[in-house]
Amino acid sequence: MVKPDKRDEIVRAALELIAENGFHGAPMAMIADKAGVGAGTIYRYFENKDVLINELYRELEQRLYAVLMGGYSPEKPVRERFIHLGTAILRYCITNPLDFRYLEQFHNSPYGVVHRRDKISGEADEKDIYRKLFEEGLAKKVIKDLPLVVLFALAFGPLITVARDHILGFVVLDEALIGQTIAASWDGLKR
Amino acid sequence: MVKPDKRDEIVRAALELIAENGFHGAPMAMIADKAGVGAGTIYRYFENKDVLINELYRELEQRLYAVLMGGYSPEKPVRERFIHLGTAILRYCITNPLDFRYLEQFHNSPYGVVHRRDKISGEADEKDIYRKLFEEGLAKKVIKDLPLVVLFALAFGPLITVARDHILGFVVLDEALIGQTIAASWDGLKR
DNA sequence: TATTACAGAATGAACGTTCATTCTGCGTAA
DNA sequence: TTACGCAGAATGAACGTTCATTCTGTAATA
Repeated sequence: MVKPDKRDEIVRAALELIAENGFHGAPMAMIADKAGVGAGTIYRYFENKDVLINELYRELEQRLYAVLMGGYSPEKPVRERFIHLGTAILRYCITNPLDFRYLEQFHNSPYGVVHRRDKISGEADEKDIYRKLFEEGLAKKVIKDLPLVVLFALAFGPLITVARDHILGFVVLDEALIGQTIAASWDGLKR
Repeated sequence: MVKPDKRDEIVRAALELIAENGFHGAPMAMIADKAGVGAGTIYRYFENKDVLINELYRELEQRLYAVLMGGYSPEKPVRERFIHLGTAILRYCITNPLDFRYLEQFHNSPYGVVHRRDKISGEADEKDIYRKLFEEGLAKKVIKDLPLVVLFALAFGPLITVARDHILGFVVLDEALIGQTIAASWDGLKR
């Protein structure tokens, strides 16, 4: 009954507008316009704006996870796996700038803080490959003996920053530079 | 006639509300309330909300700069100066969480992007100690031969991330951990 | 008295959401 | 085959709220 392509159009429009203008620069009326539907139609698919925002986040998270797992081999050395994941994540961010910008908006907002708190306090599920990788690195004494949260900061801090700078046009990340950046962030991590 | 302490109260209230709730969680009426002045009074001191936001940013930037320069000795080795600046910045962020949160809000908003673009395209002024430090490190071949923007990402990415996590309560940064974190981010930077 | 500072009410624009109505396509009856 | 009836999808004007900003009257100052 419900045509899924309308839902898709709404999600796509929301992604584009929110990524470019932030949550408050993307009124429902504008999202509806860009999606080519009436304002009320959105509410047939999403209970309210919050639900739309959270559902879109979950879709992006899944897409990113799928990309990360492509060609990932759990039996390889920790360093090699880190390089693989870092490269994948950085490449994904710069070839999908809208996704990246959306994820950033989300993380830098009350939505993201709540989401993160839930995640940290919970058990490591199957999808938490970074956490598992770092724990293994700690056990094998190949990375520094620091709290997980600090290791995350050392690993992701530079990647996120550099991805943002690329998208904003402050630097051009080619394959060589991507490799050097990830190698450098590994230097910060390794024991 | 114009009492400066009213201006100060407005600025203080704005800092607190914006740091805690974001720009959109800090209506002018609420700022006025918290400052103990009438809503209209704010407009005697600031032309509009944008001006208030930008002026507050500049004040914080200056305070931070003053802190960074305390005990800074340009003749010491690059590594030592980096550690000094990193420690100062991290300590400042976690002892002034409101300032830090405000600066983050600002940077992750259109205000920040504009500000940054202006800064990067401009000449390095006296206040750009990080830029000067990295350029010297490059010349002396003690840090990796990467674009300045990437070096910034390697240095600040982890610090900002870890400061945020501390303030949100995801980790407790004591002096030892601060030192280890900065040493680790230097490992990412050094050649 | 004249001028300035101020508080808070007033204003209008913008927003998320609702809802009475219209549209669409399919099942049924003739 | 055509005409009709109907369920539910879609619509967008309208509503109530919230916000930044302006206006107005009053108190303080000179």
